Amino acid sequence: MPETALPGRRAQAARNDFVILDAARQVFLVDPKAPISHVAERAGVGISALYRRYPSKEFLLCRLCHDGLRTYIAEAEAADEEPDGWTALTGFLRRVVDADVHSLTVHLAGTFTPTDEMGADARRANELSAALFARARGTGRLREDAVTEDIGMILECCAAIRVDDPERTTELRRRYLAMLVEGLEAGKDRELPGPPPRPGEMNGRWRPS
Amino acid sequence: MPETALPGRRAQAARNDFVILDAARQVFLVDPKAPISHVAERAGVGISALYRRYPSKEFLLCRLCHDGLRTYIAEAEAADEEPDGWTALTGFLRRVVDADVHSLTVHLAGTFTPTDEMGADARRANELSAALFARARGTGRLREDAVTEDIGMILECCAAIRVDDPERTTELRRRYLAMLVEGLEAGKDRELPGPPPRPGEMNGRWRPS
DNA sequence: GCAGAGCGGAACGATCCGTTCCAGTGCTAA
DNA sequence: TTAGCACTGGAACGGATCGTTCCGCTCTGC
Repeated sequence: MPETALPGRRAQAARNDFVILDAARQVFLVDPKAPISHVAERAGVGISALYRRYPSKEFLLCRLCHDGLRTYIAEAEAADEEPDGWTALTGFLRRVVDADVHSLTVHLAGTFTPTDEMGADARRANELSAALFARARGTGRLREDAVTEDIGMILECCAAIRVDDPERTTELRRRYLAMLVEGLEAGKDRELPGPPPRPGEMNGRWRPS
Repeated sequence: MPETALPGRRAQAARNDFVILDAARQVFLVDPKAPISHVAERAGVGISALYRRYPSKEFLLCRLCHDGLRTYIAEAEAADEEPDGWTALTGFLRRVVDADVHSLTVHLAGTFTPTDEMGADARRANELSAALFARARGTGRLREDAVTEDIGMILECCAAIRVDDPERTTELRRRYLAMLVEGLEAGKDRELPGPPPRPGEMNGRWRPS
């Protein structure tokens, strides 16, 4: 390992713990079906180092996905502190988009069988989203025909934006999130076309693939 | 073949011409990396019927992609007839989204080496988009900080929406297209965050993968 | 100096997928 | 009627990919 000042195998191991998880996140964000060897390469690590930590690819994917879900929840809880309901919602959206959490939780789903804990967390995430949405509605700044499920769809739209440079990706996503949020805001009296998304409509992925 | 009233092998072949192309479009729209056997199954046809028409998977993909590009151009030309520049642009966007052309042209790119004719058509598509955008700008209904490249990005966002039912997919896409278009419209004096997309920025895919 | 934790990466076996091949089927023309 | 042929379904093949295992090595802590 061409690393700096390794005070021991333990330290290397501890570093790898982080490096591997981080590499996995980056790799699977770009391509959810990437081979596990790409993760090892990106981490600058052998495959053994990976299998020493996770018994299988599925476990790694599950871990990643669950982590993403937890960040989502954390951001939603943080948004609850924000006094204004509208900025709570829009700030939440922006932070979730910035954290690139949507791809991790949604696009990785179906590639493994979720644990019970994940199911519970997913439910909690939904509740928090709904609460956030309800608060925003209370401010009157939300258009009448918007629904809670729009949150997931908007995140989906933003996640679709991706260019090679990660920073640029974030910038561009913010741009289109801003457009979408303007469309979410009350103002013009036009109605959105078609029936709004229904609760489980985007969740076809959660069945075993 | 369990088909109705086949007046000959010729007729079956002619029917298959269409059926195969249609199946291919449906299959590759959902999963650009789908195996060719899925196309045959979806078409209710053997693999031979496929290889009789296209010398390889790459040719089929290329054909599909080019077809998509041509519809894009056709819609852009049709939009030119529309007298009002703003409805020309928004109508164009809606029809392209409805036709589900974006995934075909963009997400399939990179899976084959493009022909010269495709390159020319791609350039023409860009010119038409730019013209359409310029006309919309002329009406003053477009926000100041919008750029031509927003068109592609917006289409990308919409293409990300996909549920099992195709009709529902169209409905939902129209919903978020409507939101995005509201964000594209002049009105509130807020500026969009970050630098706008640059011309070739989203085209990393067009290099051989 | 030794036991073993941790590692890199080759090797293995399973699966997948593009393509080829061949036997069968029903027109069509003589 | 029948020979020839255009067309087909799907089995078979060969190469590639990828998850996982395994082995030999290094370095640490004692």
